[in-house]
Amino acid sequence: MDVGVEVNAGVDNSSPTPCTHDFQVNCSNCRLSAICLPFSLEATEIDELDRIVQRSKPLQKGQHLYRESDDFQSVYAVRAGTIKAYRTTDDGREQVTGFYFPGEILGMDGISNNSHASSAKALETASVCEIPFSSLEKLSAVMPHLQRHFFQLMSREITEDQQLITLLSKSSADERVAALLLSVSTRNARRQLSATQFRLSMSRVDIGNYLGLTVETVSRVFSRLQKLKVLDVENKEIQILDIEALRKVADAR
Amino acid sequence: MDVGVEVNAGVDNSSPTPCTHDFQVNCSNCRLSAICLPFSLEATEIDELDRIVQRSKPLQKGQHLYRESDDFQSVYAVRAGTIKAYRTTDDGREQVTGFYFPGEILGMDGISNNSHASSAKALETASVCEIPFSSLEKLSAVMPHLQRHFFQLMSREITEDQQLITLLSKSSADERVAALLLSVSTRNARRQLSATQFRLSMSRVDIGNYLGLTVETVSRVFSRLQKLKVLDVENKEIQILDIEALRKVADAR
DNA sequence: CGCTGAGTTGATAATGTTCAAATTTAGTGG
DNA sequence: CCACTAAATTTGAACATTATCAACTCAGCG
Repeated sequence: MDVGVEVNAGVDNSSPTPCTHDFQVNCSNCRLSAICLPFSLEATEIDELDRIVQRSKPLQKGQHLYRESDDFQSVYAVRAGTIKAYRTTDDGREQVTGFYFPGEILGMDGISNNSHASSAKALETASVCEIPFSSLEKLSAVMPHLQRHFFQLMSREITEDQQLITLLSKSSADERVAALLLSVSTRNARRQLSATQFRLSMSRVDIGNYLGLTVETVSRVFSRLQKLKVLDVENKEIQILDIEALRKVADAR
Repeated sequence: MDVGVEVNAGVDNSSPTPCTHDFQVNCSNCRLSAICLPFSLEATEIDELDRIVQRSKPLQKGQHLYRESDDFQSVYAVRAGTIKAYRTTDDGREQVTGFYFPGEILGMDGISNNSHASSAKALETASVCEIPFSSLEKLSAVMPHLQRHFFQLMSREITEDQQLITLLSKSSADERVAALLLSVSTRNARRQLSATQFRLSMSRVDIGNYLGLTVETVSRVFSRLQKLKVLDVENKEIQILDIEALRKVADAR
């Protein structure tokens, strides 16, 4: 019963999915459970977790899950599609703080102030599981595995932010783009998808706003890597032709 | 009974403190408790927390608290001095991920992998409280306030990393340096220290490695801000002459 | 089939890096 | 306390990378 899960993960997601309104999905039968919040929980625990998870209807492309400074109530697990988290700077520019794929959790930056520190918007039709934080807290207190795992998820968010910090601080445009592509590749593989061929759900502008580069620079890097036969780029469709070369580009110097 | 707390916070910390080995400090009488881990806990809860906290002898300047890939056992609260957290890139360069002042918690990036994702080193004589994570987890399960507060601390770490990401991605050298100075200023004020006059415990190289700039650029920014009468810079001793102007520099554009 | 927004490409400019050297500060041993 | 040395900081000049501005191309869509 994987209907509704990763509906948009394939190569062809140009048309909105029929949306079967299959909300029967639960954590036990979700094939993302191994990489999502239920990871490391036992069957009975998963059922308990399942009781607090809320599944709502899909988000349309461009729709917001929450906005900066909204009251914080829940964290979210992506079930299908891609969510972009971003902040808007004083002068109106956008800093993308992360792209979230199925099985990944977002919204944890809202805990500290009880208000979201970033906005979250669907880059394509997407569905998410909402996990009310107060329920999660209560459940964590009685489920050590869950508490541990959630601490780990937050910690991972920290280490990933630190990686991005390092990338922005020390790497050239080529290195940044290569690192992003490798990250997408790795995360695809975790979900049993191709590590070498995929469709980027984000625009070049989004990539630039994530990597601290202008669209033009991002575009030039793609062209360059294409010319070097490291990638085959056809609009958003990416094929990694030489992953070793891409790794070399990613940590040149 | 504040002996041993913030011993090095004053203007003159040129000679190592006598180190009275006063480890009698506990959370209840620590004047940092209002901004540190005990925040929001009740007296009896603070006593319980106190029982798991380990206080050891001070770190000398340059000494490591932990190193990247060390086994993760504990998080640490800074009691006195400054701790620099940093990662070393493949090519040997250093990315500073944070400076930690008294009352601040570090080491949370180690939770996700059970090994530290960064190294931590004392920038001056420093002392820390060690909080074994497994004890903290157990205590959190029975003290909702503590669990909540620790989630919030981790979340704050995330939002602060996101701010740094934005700074690195969107800001000029002047803006970055100004933002750092304002951050130091604010955090000093939180500890009842001067918001306008302080000694920077970190070197220009450290600042550069934090802000993604070379030493030369950092130095030039200091000179420029000095010439503009925004700062008075005398080596590590900084006086903010015009904090409004500094704020304008920090969010120019 | 033309329109619109996304993406690409080129030329020029700006910001910060790199390399080199001078200068100041901090530490060490007599 | 002073002389000496190493380390940190500052300053200058040339260079490199990426941003900016502008024009063009392409894909998708009514």
